[in-house]
Amino acid sequence: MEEKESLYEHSRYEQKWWDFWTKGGWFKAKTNSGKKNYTILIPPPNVTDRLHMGHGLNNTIQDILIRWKRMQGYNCLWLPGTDHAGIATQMMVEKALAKEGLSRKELGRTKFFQRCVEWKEKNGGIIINQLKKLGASCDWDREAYTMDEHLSRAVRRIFVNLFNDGLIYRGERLVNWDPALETAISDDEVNMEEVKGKLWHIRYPLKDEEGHIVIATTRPETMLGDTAVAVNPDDERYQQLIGKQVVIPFVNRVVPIVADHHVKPEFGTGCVKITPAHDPNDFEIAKRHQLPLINIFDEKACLNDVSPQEWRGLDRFVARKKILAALEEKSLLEKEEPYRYIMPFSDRSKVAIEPRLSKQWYVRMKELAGPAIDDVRNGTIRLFPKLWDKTYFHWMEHIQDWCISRQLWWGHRIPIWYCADCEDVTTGVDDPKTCRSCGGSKLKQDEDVLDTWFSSWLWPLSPFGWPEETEELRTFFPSNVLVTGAEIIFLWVARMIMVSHYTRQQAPFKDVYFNSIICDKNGRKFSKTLGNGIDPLETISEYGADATRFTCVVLAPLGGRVRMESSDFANGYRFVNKLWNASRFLNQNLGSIRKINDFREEDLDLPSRWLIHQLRETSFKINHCLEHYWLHEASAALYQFIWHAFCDWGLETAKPSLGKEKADIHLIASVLIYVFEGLLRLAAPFIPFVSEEIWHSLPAHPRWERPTSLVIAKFPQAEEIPQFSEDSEKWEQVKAVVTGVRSLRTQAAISPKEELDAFLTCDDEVWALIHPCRHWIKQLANVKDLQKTATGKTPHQSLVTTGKGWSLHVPVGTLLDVEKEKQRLERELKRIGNIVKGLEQKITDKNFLARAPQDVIESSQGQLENMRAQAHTLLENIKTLS
RNA sequence: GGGCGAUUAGCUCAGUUGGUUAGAGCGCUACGUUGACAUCGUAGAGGUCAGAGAUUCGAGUUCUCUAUCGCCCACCA
Repeated sequence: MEEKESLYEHSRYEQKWWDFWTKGGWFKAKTNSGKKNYTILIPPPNVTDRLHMGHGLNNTIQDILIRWKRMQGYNCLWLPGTDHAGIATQMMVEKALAKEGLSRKELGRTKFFQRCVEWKEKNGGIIINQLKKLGASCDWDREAYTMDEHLSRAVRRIFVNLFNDGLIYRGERLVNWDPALETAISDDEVNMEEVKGKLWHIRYPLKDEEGHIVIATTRPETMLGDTAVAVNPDDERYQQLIGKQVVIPFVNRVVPIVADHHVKPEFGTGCVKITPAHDPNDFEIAKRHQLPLINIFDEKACLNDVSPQEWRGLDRFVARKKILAALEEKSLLEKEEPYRYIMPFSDRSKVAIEPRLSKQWYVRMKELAGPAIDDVRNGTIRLFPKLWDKTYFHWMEHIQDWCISRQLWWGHRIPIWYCADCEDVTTGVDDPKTCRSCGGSKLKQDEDVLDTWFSSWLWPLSPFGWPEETEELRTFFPSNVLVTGAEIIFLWVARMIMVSHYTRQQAPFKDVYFNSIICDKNGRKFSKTLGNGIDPLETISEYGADATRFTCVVLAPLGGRVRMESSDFANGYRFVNKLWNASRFLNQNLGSIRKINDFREEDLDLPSRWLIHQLRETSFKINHCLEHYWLHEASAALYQFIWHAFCDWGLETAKPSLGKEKADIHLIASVLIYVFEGLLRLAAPFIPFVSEEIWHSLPAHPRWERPTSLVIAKFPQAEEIPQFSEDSEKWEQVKAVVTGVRSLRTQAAISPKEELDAFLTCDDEVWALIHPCRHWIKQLANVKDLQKTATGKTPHQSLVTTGKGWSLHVPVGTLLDVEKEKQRLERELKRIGNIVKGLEQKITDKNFLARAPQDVIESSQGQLENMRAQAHTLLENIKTLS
């Protein structure tokens, strides 16, 4: 047998087992398996993405769930794929072009698109291979891409369907314009951030009379597009001005003073400049007062020819400075004051959004929202954690139409053709040749592309061949669980639900699990600019994929916010290493046993029964936790069992039976191998590489069927594992004796090497339990012998500890510091005394006796007896000391 | 402005239908290494569960209020 190092070297094993799994084809899902299906769709990362810790956690969770279900015998599909990521990819390619001294516009649309395709071929989807390093057990043969031919066709199909149903329309309104990317973006891609700005008070001269009106604004440059000044109709200060006119400086436009309730008299000067083309509020006011709209910016948010000659082409922020200076010069700037306010920024380019009037395509969402709301309300779809329900409902009930057109070149082109001969537009899954109204053939396709989410929302459908009614669709739709970040609940999750209902009258998944957001030590989100992220590829290479996975899951409870630092990963590594060394121990001691025989349950000793029972309990707990998506609890149970049950007690109690030619070695081997195989199976979804490596070095046990790989071994179910509740309790008693002696050693500063005498005071029943276990107690607590002694005949000058129905004396002779020991016992007596007092109060309370359930009363009584006995013993011992 | 959440050991956090003496990991202290593991073992110290009130036989857990801190949504120049 190969002698393995005491350190687990992940780099030696991870590739080996990945290849083994891939070759075995165990991650492949079948359409006619005859088994129950379990499906997860990966939230497709952008082709531009590199694996970060958020992906790490998200995909580890999915992998644990899918591996767990696979081991339970389900036909599992974890569908991988990537998203073409319109804006992100276009930005990437433009950056690359810039290095060559080229621009998108110089290159032209067709060539630029081609460059994007090439970029994707060459650099895209790196993350896919990174996911494999993490151990992601996707069905990699099914990898999908939102720009694949049939997925693109699905995008066309859904557009046409919605259009024909009147759910897509073209509208002209103010949109969130990103001047850096020169495109409209949806409300959901806008971040509101507080900025430190200024509030400028500007004088607008009145027409036809002396004087001026003072308006307050944060954006003086937009005055060039002002078409009114508004005051509150109830504001007494300005009554006489309503209906009069002012002259906008620089452009000398004469505009009216209107009255509108939107204006808050207490804010600023109580007068607002109205720039309908560049402010959503002003836009609304303009509609109410039939004011004209004047656009003063081009697509880059630079001043257009509305402005005076010398300012044309200036960036909006440069223009602001110029205009302020000019106002100052004309004595029209009354004052400026510091002011904090909320401003919209583009999520992608991070530049300030410029509201812009433009024609865009929209999807009517209200019609789609209804069934999607019902799904969550009636539990067809369950959100984990549930607290997202309210947020979901609120958004869905106030849903706004979705602006789906983007002024980009990379993406699915909008399938709309304008007719040169008539007003109508034509759409089609295939490019139309003629206008649907007039039959004219002079058709021109819309220049814009669709929002990336307009293809992502089809993710539950399009990879399976929708709109064709394929076998895949029948098998894998709807999926079981969606694991994703809550930040895209509206961008993606809600929309998938809506479109699935629209197309198939069915929810796309049953459960939605929102994983935690990963932050740095200070609670800040990981970000490139801050450079505070932890690279999972680095932790994989340093600590291994298993340690990385395990650490993520242990740290991240459902849907919270997890603070992470690099050192956390060492903990996961220690755990993996612990398991590794346990396996080495078994190999070293049991390696010579060729065949493991089954054990007969009646032959098992107490610690064996306890250990098997622990395996049973742990299996139950892990299955139960996973059902509820409490992955961190499941991983904690696994950790607890492997480290503190199997290693600390299981192996330690087994040691005397091992190594030598003991008669019972075959029995104990059978128990250890049985339990170890069970725990490897429990561990497999969490730490698949190391468990697979260990598993192959483990001899077979008759109680476990051995398939070719651990990934398809049956996941332990509690019912299939022997149950020893009572014996397990008994062993806990024995453990308490051992722990008691050890504790005394520390408190009295007695070396573990010093062999001690031990006397137990207890009744015959307890003695009958403890006595047969004395050899373990001797070994684990290093005592010479364990003797029974009667109450009152306890040895002098001894340390004492108490348990349920027993007290244990350890004579230490002159080593005893009487005063110190007395103090310790008195402290302990006080503590126990308080508990006794509390329990006595409780147990004599009429209300308690009348209203508490019987089992609670009984357990309280039992507890009280126990505590009284302990108090009694302590008192006795204090007496002996004095 | 509205909604949601958090506040438990020095640190990071569990605590899932209210019920034994509130847990874990890390850190800290003491002791311990000639064959599983020092990336280890054994034990120890450390908490009035943010504060106030209410419901209850019983509250870390339910309710109300307060304080502090987060997050999401929202058109206030």
